[in-house]
Amino acid sequence: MPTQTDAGAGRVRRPSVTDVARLAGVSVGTVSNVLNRPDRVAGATRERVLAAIEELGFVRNASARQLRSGEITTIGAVLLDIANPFFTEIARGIEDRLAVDDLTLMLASSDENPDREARYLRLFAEHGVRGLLATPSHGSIDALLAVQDKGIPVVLLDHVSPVPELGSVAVDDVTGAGLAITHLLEQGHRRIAFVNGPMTLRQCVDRRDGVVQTLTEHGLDPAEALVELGVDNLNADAGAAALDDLLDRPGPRPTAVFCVNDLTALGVLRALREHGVPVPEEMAVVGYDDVSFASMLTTPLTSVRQPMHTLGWTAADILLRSGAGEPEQVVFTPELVVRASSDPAPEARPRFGLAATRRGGRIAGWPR
Amino acid sequence: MPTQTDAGAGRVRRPSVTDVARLAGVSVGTVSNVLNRPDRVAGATRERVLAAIEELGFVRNASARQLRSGEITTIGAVLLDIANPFFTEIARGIEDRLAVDDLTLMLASSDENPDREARYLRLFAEHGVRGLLATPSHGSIDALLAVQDKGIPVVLLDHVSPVPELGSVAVDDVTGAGLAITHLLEQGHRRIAFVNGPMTLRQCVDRRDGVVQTLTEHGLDPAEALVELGVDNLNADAGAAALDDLLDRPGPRPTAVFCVNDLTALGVLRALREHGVPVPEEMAVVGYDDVSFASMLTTPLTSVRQPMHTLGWTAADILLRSGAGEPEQVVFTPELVVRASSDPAPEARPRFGLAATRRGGRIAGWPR
DNA sequence: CGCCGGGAGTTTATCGATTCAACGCCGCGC
DNA sequence: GCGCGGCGTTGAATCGATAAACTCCCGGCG
Repeated sequence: MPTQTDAGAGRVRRPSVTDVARLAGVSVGTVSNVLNRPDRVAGATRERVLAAIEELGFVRNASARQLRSGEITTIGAVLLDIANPFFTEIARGIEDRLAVDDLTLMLASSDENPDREARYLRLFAEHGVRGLLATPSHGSIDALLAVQDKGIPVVLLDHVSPVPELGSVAVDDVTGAGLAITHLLEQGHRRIAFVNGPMTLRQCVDRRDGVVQTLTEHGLDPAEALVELGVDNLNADAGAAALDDLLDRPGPRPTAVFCVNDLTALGVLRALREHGVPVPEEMAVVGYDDVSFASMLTTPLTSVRQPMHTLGWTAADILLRSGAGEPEQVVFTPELVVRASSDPAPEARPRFGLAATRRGGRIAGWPR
Repeated sequence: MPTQTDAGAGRVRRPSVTDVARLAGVSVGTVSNVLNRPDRVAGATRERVLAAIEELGFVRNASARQLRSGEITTIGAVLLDIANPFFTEIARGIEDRLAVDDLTLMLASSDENPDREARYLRLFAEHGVRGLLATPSHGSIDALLAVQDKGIPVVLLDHVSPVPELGSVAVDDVTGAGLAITHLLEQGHRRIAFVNGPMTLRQCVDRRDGVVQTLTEHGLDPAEALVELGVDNLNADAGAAALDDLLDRPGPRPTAVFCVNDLTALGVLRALREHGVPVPEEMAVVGYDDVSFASMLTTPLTSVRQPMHTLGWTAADILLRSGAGEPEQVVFTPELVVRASSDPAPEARPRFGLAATRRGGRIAGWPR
């Protein structure tokens, strides 16, 4: 039989240390000592207090605690989209790091909406979180700097900080796109389509840079070797539409498609299937992110894997160690995972690692 | 040029109402009035105070605020697995409902680990959250009842409450499984495989009940028409292994597979592909959850859709309206989405709705 | 015998915002 | 000329936990 609600007790107020002290026949100071410095209290007294706590169902009031002692156990994180597996994996990494120090994560999703992001920043600031992790949307760096000026350390997620005052953790998307293109060139492809998203997103800009740069390095003229296709949304339908567009075009057809993320690649695969184009024989496909289902498709998708869990873990770690005053800016190198969509006989080849750890100047005005 | 950190200001303490009051030349009471009851303050005074707030970069201290006034703006949610798209969608629904009332969501992931769950429950209780949403793991109902006894309303997510004291929101999995089986029977299948997970999970138990019940209703003997396959993990690899097992068995081969969730269905599809069994011609496949990628597979997957967003939204709504004292227990009916994996010529047919809204007894000991 | 030290526990100031009783002041009405 | 109502503001008490300062008591030592 389950614990039952006190029938009709009509409890209004949660018990406080005062109530516990009264019941145990000691002072509030002693109760506080039992909770925070148990060794300073005589055994018998401690037992009485613990019994009283148990009997009343006393729970510490985190607000009062925090107000008085300044000890804060909460970290805030504002992610672009909580429904995107990329960010969920990051959140997992953050959580795992925070659990080590018995801290809690307050998660929020801005949906790329600056108003929502600003609202969450305000709420987190009011709650006096110990630190803040954020995937900045366009132009919100100033707001984040303002938060840090108020004494709350901030670390950027999936975004290299443009200023030395902010810590950051990111993945080198230029290199990532380069890995994908190099792989396709090695497979013999000489004319490659690139399905890219809006250039207001940093990721799209960087990945395009990597594509163009790599082609040039291999002595190819991007104007000839590259067919660029733009989509507004980074989802599957947009990818399918882009591919329909590509197949309708006159001139020599590319033999490979590189997609800015896995969702668009999914749409491209679907469209190719509908058009009866075999993958990878007549058209190779490479995605980006390596989300969980990329390996589970009927044609497993070659993709550029980002160390999502590590990304979150590291961001939280930098934040927690930021008391030292040196904001770190870390950039990871992505790994190419070759699967059947680009190679009939794929072979696993991890190429993973820390590219660079750059230490910026110390954070001005940091409490010590 | 971005807002810069006050070079070397060495700020230690955040400004308080007292600081604002001093700068504006008024008392703290007036500052508080400006913040909370601006109409009671004369225009000129109000302007001076607002200017002082702006100049100091004053941010309200949520702890002090909450301590004194008891007003709480945070809701806690403990989900089974934050990396599972099913729960992420639920979180989105919760967030959307909370945004209406300007509340914040504190999200945590228990990973089916009772210790982790207990730890989060304690933390949330200490923070004095306004309410708690939780997907209970095995046997944690008592702990949740204890939390509610302490004055924090609780609503169960994806789980019908076994006691009338707790609100709950769930999906009727018996009916959901029934929809899937009925569909397969209508397609002419008379021998069906069922890939199910561990019976310690409520979902697995209920879905099996639905399968058996539906077969019986159609005059079939489950012992003959049903081939049961068990897996330990609800992921793709387990699904693939289960299918390999099935194809090795002697006797008449089933013509359809119903999977307890979409991930296992994904594995089944992959294994069928490897064995050269055409879908749906020689083997139809139906999944459960209708996660986002189910429709994007090269063979789109028929699946039982759960109203995930609505689930979260409704749970939050019940929680917020629970002040009235009547915990609601809502059960939604799932919808079958027919796609190519079970029907060569699928047709969209939404069948969606609220099955039942049952009102339990009033919550004992509720503050009024 | 008087003083010191230290263990055990109590008292009290404090954190920052809120709230409410009280107060000063002004103008209106009798 | 006096009182009264009410607006705008003030000052102090308050929320619950914490920690520093303090009291008390007892044993040991010079």
